[in-house]
Amino acid sequence: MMQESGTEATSNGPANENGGASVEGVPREGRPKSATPSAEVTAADLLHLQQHQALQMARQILLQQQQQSQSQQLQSQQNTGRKSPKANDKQQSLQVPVSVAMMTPQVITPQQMQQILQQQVLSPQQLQVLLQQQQALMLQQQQLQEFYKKQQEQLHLQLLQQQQQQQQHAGSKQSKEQVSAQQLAFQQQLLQVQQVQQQHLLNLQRQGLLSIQPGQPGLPLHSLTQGMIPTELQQLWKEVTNAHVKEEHNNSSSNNGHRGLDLSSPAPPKNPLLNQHASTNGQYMSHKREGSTLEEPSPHSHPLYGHGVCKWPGCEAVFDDFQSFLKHLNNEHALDDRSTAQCRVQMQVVQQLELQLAKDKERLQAMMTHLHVKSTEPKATPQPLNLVSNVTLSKSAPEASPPLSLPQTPTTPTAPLTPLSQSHSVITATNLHSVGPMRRRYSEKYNMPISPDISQNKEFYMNTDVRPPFTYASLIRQAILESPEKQLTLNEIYNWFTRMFAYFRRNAATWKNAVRHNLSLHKCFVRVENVKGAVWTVDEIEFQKRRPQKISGSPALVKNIQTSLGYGPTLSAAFQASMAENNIPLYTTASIGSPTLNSLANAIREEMNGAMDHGNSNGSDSSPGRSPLPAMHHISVKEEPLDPEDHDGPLSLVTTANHSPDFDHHRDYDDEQGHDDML
DNA sequence: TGGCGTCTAAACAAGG
DNA sequence: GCCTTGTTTAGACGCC
Repeated sequence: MMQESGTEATSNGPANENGGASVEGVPREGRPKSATPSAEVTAADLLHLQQHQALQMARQILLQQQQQSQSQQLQSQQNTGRKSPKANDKQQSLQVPVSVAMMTPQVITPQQMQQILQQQVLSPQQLQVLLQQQQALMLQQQQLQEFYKKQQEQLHLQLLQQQQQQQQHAGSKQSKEQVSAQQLAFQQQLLQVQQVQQQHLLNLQRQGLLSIQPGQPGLPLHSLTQGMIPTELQQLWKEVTNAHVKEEHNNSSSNNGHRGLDLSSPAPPKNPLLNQHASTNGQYMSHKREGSTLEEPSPHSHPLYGHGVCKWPGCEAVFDDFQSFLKHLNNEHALDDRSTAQCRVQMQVVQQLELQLAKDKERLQAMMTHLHVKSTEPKATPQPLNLVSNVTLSKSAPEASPPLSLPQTPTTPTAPLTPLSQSHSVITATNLHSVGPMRRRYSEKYNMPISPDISQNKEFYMNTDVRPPFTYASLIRQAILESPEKQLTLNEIYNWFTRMFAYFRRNAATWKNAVRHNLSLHKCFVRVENVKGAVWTVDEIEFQKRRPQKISGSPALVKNIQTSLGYGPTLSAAFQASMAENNIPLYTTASIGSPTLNSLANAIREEMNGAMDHGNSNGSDSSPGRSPLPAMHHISVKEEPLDPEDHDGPLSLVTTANHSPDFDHHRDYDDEQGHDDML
């Protein structure tokens, strides 16, 4: 009703500050005190490990290729004496990016990404990390494409040079030899390119990317857009060799076959002269053999050979020794029609995967963009890490309908985005229990400590217009407990709300009224006349009294609560299962604050120890009367509401003396007094 | 179905 | 008079 001009101005101050930080807050500030660092590390380690391994492998391969390339080019230059050193430098310089580019699809696959998204708790920070990796991937892919293009251009250039040489030295026997040697070098280069491509494919295959076997239909050739580049290179190679063989060996079936198989290369020879410079001698067959033997990078290992099995797509031939495999490789998987076709299919597969990856990256980008931009689209409101999908502060009032969108798509928290969004299974682990705006307030019903959640999702709540899944009472209590003196004025409480939650930066009249209403309504909030005026404190006992102390319902629900607590990644599965089986309540309260993993586990363990006696006894129903608190005899004395007037100072620590060995959450609460810095 | 807890909206009063 | 703070009531909703 009343405008919050005064309080709004003050409350918006910190809100604006945070709003400014919201742009970069999420990626910049991690969750150092999160209860799920292990999950983050796992996800990051997985990616980094893959990248590192792939990088090492690619480096080795490229190192070999570079050495080979250098020696070949040196030989070529010695033979021709005309090769442009500039082109040579270019060639060598281009080797570097390809080493990165080759491994690009290995860094992270769409499957891996989805898996990560499904299995890991993805915080905005994690998403940001993934996004950055994806962006790096895109860069690397661009480098790969550029490399292919440059290679192609270079090959064309060399072809032109060869042609010129042919024209200049036509009829000359000496020149013919030079041209032959030059073409030999050129073919070797082509083979190198092919080798790079094949290594690329093989690496992809090793990474499990290529599950589609060659010959598998469904991959339209025209879909090979980017793949046209390597295919064109192959076409180029075949043009050269085919023309050459046509001239020298008119009945070379393999070359004719190549030509016939070049269906996937819609691009005709870029240079019509390609068909005219075929004046090589009969070295094609030998180079063809070289082309096949190029797949023998090491006498001890081979990318296509593993566990005695030929890993050529669709082959799986078994060999007793490596030499047999090499023979088989040279004979069965030489550069013939079938191998070319298989390789081409593999290229298509790779291209499809790359396209898929690009799409997924685009989705991820959109997700990240959406997450970092203050949501004005309620349906696209994301969910925070470990956030119980059920909105606590969901309101039935139409005015607040936008934020209500949070629970409306529990299974698609980041609504706009497709399958990947659904893979936030961790986030949505609890979603099965909530569809639509519901009023479950886990923080209330299950004593879910809001501190860990807020701590973990601090940036999220600060930057995203999402209703926190906590009751006003819980939030008020949290705000008060976070204060150094455990007391806040109403305006300070307002400020805390606006500072900590983007959601409370609007509709101030509504939620402020609710805050005031809660402060007045709940006995747990004690108004104290202070020197500075009236401050509000928390009567923790009253706060605990007004809520059931156990979790009722199925273990699945318990698990959901655990997930919402953010302990899932921290606790072992057995531990969680044990808790679930025992219906252990997780009313760890805010005492955990910003715990380390150990302290967190210990706290929960203590909770278990303290709650075991209660948890099993009343596993099915929850009634306030059966709250563990009644066991705290001395607390019952505290039943009488405190008269604020009887206190000269804050009353926030009324409960400090009320320790019960049976209820560690109270002890934890007291412990919390010492580490309220979590937020 | 009723009790309970919660949220929202509103009215009202007191004080600055 | 305006605004903030605080209290109270009523209605609605969800859960048990």
